[in-house]
Amino acid sequence: MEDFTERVVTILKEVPAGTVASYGQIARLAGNPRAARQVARVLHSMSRKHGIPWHRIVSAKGEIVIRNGEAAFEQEERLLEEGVPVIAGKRVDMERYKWDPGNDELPPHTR
DNA sequence: GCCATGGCTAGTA
DNA sequence: GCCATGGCTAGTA
Repeated sequence: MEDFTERVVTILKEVPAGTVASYGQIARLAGNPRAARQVARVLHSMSRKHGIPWHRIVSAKGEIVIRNGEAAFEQEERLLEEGVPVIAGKRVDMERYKWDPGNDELPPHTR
């Protein structure tokens, strides 16, 4: 596994339950702001084997953008279980639930 | 070649 | 809705 991918995997694992992050946000944290699609690629192909919390990643707009309908539904379910509301079955309020790496401790739904 | 993006704009209401 | 974007897995030979 290459450097960049390694960092992406590490960062993905750090996204706390009860929050979400965007593809671009992970790419930026991993050092390449333009590599959002890489994050998608990593999630698609490596989530299973690496135990990545794939359901906590949404688009910059807060939308569930996964293509597969069944997986999209599973993502919604998992988010709901963690206390993250999914509006109209599609969108998370990023204002409130977006992961703030400097503020890991308290889950948004408790603030 | 693949991938689960993002950001900006034109065009509508 | 359009289009520029980039690192590289999984699976085969």
